[in-house]
Amino acid sequence: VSSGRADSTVARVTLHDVAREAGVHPSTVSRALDPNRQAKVKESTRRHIVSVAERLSYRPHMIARWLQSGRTATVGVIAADLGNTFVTPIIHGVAGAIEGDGMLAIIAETQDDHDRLGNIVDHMLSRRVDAIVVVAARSGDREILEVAGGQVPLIVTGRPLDGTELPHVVHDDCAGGRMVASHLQQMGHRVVAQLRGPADVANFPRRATGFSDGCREAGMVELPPEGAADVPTVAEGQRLMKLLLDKGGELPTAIFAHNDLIALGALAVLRAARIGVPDTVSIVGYNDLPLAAHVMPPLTTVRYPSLEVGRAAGEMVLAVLAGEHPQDVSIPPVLALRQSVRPVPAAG
Amino acid sequence: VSSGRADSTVARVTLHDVAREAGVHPSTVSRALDPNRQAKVKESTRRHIVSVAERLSYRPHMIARWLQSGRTATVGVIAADLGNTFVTPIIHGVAGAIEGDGMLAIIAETQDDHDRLGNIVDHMLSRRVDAIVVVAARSGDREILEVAGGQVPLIVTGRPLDGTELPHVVHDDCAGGRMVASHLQQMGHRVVAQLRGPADVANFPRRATGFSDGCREAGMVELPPEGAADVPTVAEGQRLMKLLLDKGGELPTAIFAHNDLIALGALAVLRAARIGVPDTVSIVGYNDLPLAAHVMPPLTTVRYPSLEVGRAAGEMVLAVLAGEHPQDVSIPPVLALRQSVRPVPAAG
DNA sequence: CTGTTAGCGCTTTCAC
DNA sequence: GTGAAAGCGCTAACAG
Repeated sequence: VSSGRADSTVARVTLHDVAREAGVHPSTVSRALDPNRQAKVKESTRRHIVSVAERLSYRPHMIARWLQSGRTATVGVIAADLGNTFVTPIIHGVAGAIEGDGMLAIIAETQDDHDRLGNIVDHMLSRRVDAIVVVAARSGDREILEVAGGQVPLIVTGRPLDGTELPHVVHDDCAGGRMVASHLQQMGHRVVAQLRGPADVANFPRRATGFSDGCREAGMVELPPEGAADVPTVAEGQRLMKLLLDKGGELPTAIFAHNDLIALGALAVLRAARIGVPDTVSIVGYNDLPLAAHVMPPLTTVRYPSLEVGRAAGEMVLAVLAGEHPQDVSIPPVLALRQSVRPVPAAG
Repeated sequence: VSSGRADSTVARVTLHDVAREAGVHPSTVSRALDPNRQAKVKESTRRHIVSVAERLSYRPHMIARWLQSGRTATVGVIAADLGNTFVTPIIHGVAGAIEGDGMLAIIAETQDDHDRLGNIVDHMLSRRVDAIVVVAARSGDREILEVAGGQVPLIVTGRPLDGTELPHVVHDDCAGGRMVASHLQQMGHRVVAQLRGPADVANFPRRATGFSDGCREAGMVELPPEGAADVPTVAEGQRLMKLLLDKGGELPTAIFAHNDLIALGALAVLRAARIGVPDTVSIVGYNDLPLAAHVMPPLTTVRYPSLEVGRAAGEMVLAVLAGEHPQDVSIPPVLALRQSVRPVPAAG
């Protein structure tokens, strides 16, 4: 006995052991135990083999199987940051979609580090994953991903990646922004503003564009932007809201914050300034974080359909593996109506 | 050309290709490329081989390597539910701790379903994971896990599992409850109550016990419990808080909610009843969800150190794999002081 | 229907 | 130092 791991080094039962014990040839056992080929074995011998296998508590050695078949029933999921609230449900969705086909997800984090991404992709290719799902890529990652995408099906999700043919499953941020604009118009708002998220995360500019387009079409006045958040956090939301307040001039009757954290920051600043929400100013967020329903006032926000995005990505993996060429998927937003927006009486 | 996957079926470069191209024997290439054995190869041939390998962009075939070595550099992480806020940071921690050793985590969800747990464990053993980390087990899972733990190092984390020798990495919920009691006592509270989480999740009874013990030792009066939440949610928190209010009688000056969601429910009920928090009643939560700092009033709560728990579990995996027999780890709680507790003037 | 014979791509003795 | 051979446990042709 060598190390502390000794007790887990019990000699494993192999196909040969089962074959010997059952008095048949190994390949017969192999056939009997494979759902796709057990029809080719006489029912009686099959049952005998199965019972022997069970008695010896035989477990197939996937690794050996993979070496032969080339497939690993494994999907590599590469996420920028597992701590990010919207990433987890995507993974959840992917895992759920592929497990029906007996596949498992292996997960790794880049921490938004370009070099780490390269290493992880290499590692996953070495492990011969059957496909890769990339959850939140940055534009600088494009080349690495395209090379990897040549080796193995690779699906981009969570954040759009411009200038590539790689298959995408994303959320339609543009439609989300538009939807907010149209809701505010219906509630009678005329003068509005945006609190923008960082421009280098592709989702935010799209929300901005969708919203601006929606405003223009609805004939609303959009106040010029006060820059954008460096990172999408409560603190940056506070900074942006203060900027808007300090500028003086006309105050919008409604504000579109590019995500819920920014909205929370704005809420805090407005509360401190004794400006009522939604009585004086209405606010709409984005993401529908779990907390959105529980702040005061409960936040009207656009639901980011992470779970559906993940599920669609998982299904796309299955489709590509089945030899299909699926089209890009864009999951539409849904507005979660709560109490941070109120109707404005027609102007007089 | 056959299917849509045709382009990903480019013939892979093998060790033999590199050997042929470099004019040496495959085993020499194998040695030259293995950090542990490259000393046994003449420096000049080694460099030559490396350059050829790079030129052909050779990638080692891990699967084949594993078949030989028996190790897969893979840790299986089994979580009850990825959607659960406290699970993700644990996984995050595990993944971070093991990746330094070149290992990757493969992740699967049981959805708190006992049968699924069995399947997943089987699947992971078949994949020959080097170790398993179970994130939130239920007491009924004990047997399955002990059997699995006989095959491969298995570490229990997130929730304690009673009656087993399996190595644990958990959070000290008992100390957490005690810490809340002691804080309330220092703030001058004398009459307190608990809003309990479900008893079948081992964490909650421990919080309850710790708190009760703390109260007794501090000479505080703890009101008898009004049952417990069926599930730890906002809605159940509301139900429990209403029960406490409707009972009439003496109102506690401080309440310990077994988690932040329950606390939120209580907060909502108290607000509706126009009972000021913290002016009339103080509240303490548990978990320190991201939202805790942003509700009104910002919630004083016990931080559940998920990330540290995960990291410790990952390190324990490494230790066990290195042949050590590490001791169970218990990560202590930290109180996040905010504004939902206020000092009570000495009784008159 | 079942047995035989080759490997999958790599590491690992053992010779030279 | 390097080459030769023998597998790791399994699946996949091909015979019978």
